[in-house]
Amino acid sequence: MARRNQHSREELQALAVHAVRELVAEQGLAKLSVRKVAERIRYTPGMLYHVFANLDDLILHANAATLDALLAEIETVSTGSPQRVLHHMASAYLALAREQTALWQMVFMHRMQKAAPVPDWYQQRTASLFARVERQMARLAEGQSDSAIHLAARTLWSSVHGIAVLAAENKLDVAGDVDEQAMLDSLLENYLNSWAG
Amino acid sequence: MARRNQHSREELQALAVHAVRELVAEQGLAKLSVRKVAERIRYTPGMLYHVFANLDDLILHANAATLDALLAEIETVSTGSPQRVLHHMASAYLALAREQTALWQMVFMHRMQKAAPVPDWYQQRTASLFARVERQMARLAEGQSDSAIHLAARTLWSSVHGIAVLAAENKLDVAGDVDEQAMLDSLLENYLNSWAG
DNA sequence: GTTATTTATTAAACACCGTTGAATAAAAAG
DNA sequence: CTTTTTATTCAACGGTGTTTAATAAATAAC
Repeated sequence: MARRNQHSREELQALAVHAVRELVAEQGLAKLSVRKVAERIRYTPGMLYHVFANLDDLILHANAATLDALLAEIETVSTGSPQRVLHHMASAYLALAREQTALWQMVFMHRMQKAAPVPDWYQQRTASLFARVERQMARLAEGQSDSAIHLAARTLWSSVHGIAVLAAENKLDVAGDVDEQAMLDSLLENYLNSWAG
Repeated sequence: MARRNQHSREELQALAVHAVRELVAEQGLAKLSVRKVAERIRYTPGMLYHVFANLDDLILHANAATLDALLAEIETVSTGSPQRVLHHMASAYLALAREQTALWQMVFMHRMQKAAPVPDWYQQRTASLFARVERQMARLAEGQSDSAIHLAARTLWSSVHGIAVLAAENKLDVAGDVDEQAMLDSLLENYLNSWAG
């Protein structure tokens, strides 16, 4: 059996990305494999290498879809005080980590094998997320230098990320005696208040 | 060849743990394998399964050694203002992430495969690290409730962790246009000042 | 001091993995 | 109708973690 030609390159790509996200949501990143993806879309593993460079490339495409969903959610609130907008962004980030833990881990914790540079179409998405943080920090700043704003934005978002990491891990283990949302509130309240003066 | 009996169970354990830490420091966690560890200590892979339950168990033992080094470094400063002690702890945490990136990642980012509960002898070490943070936060608090102290300690340390994550990843990629130490300073300065009132 | 028993160690297998290249068969082109 | 292109598969390679039975050396028994 060869050359069925029932799916275009783009359809196949979308099919595979969808299968990856399903499999990871169902069984976790650790159990993902090229062979399972191929089986689910009813093709052979070799086929996937005509559409993607390798497994990491496929994962990168799947991650782009997750990032797009996050960015879309973040864009729903862009009015109001900087504190309010930042709080909404951070909450969306945390919600993803808590509710879609496996997909979140694939985006933010999976390390690529090959030292290939992250492609532009991917880097633009992460840059876009970060630019939004910086924009709100700039609104909050009172005559602070660009580099000070850059530093504060990066500090704040790394901290939010740290809280999300904890939330994702507690979701995998059983624990859960911490309220990550309260931690977010504490971080934003105290850090922003002090920084904005 | 069988039964050479030249190493006791404990010696073999130490030998393997040492080999794991060497291999990871040299080649990174991704390239670690049971077979490579066995080769380095001049035994067969099967032997390791008489001394450890599986690879994750071996990694857990190697991580304990890394945590012990971190705890020892952290204990060198316990006098002075809470700010000063916390700053030293956070800097030691960050320094490990920057200077021993692969070993740090194995401790804080490697996810275990089997859902086996983390053993007591390991959990005690992480709890010990965290108890020290809480102790300093308590010194800083002015009549705040235990739960408020608990929350603030967890918030602060998650944030420090987030900065360390960033530092570790920037070390692997080439970038490095952020000064993580400055981020730490910013976090501690602003968060603690606001929280302590 | 020889024999029997225990056990540390190995060798070999199993079932998986990502990836590659040659073979194949169907579609498209001539 | 024949030739060329190409989508797809098949089979292999070298790797992985892990388990099991065989082996040979150390120990125990007599």
